[in-house]
Amino acid sequence: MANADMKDSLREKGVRLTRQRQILLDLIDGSGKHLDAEELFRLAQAQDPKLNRVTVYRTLKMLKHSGLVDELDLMHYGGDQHYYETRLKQEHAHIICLRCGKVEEFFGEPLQRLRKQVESHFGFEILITRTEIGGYCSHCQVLRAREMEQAAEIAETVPHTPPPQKPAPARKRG
Amino acid sequence: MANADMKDSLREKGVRLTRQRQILLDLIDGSGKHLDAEELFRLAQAQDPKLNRVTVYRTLKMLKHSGLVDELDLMHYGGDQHYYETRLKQEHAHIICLRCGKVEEFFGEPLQRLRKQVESHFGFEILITRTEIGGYCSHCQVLRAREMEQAAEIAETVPHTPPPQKPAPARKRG
DNA sequence: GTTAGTGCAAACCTTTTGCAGCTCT
DNA sequence: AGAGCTGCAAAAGGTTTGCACTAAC
Repeated sequence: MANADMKDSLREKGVRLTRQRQILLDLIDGSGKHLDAEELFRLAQAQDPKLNRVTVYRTLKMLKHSGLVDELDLMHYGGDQHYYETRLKQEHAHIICLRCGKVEEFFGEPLQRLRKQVESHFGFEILITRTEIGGYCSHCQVLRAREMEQAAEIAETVPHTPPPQKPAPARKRG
Repeated sequence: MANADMKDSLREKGVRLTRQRQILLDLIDGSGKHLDAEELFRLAQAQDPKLNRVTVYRTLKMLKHSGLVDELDLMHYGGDQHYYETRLKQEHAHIICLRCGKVEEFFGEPLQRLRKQVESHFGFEILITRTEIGGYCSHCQVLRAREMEQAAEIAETVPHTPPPQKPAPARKRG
């Protein structure tokens, strides 16, 4: 189990490994995707219905400050909440499709290069980095082109019709 | 006046250049720093006391969707709000000192390199990029070292004293 | 004159806090 | 046993929305 590292690290710091934290750690580490607090809460509650949302937030904050998880925004595609991932992987950029929401990860030398240059250039001690890139994935580029064509056709036929809205992202607020 | 570009761009899109928007555009473009909605609102209100906070948010959203401004988080150093800057400058990374809050900008080839690699690697069409780096600036590295020494001394003299808190960042919420 | 944009109030979502009680170590 | 952690309720911060009115084009 990969998050044994996390648990050891926490124990060393004298942080108590409560039942709730074990559940949350397992979920953060185990789920293949980037979870936000609410989703993490829902998943955790499935295992322990009494587990409170506040505990999720407190645990995430603690993990963030311990340097065990990174906080992402994913270009706010899904709303203003934050997403979390363990720091086990090598540094990487997140590539977010603003049409379908798919997230890719990019590991490549420009990132290390950037890091080194910033360190030497400013004498800066880097603790966290976050690189997020928003745009259209190859799949959605095609679909968008089609949408644009259709919009043009409609505009020819029925003048003064507003252009089609982009599909509403999965946010609860709007 | 640099934001003439912005104004032209908006006019072309058929966006109305209201008095409020002119004030906000001038501020976003003119102020040397990264403003958040609240600060922008305060500055704007100084020029027009009736200008409403909601208008600030609506204008920022409009500018963001028009691709005229970029939205930053600056690693949430100052809180969970967003910061804004015009897109006039070349693409750059933001380097945020997590101790003093100073923000540096880094323009360098790794950024273009990253962009190209992501485009070719994923066939991705990039619309926005955001690179933020958090850590300690050269100045604060020294200060932190001193703080750590002092903390160690205190720990020797008065055991079980908690280590000194990092100076509270300028957030209103906490 | 239209229609987009504004102000106001009220809502909304996400996150934090205070405090009493519980539970890891 | 006792500090650290949790749950609950309530609040806060930041942002959005509905609607009637106003002003840019």
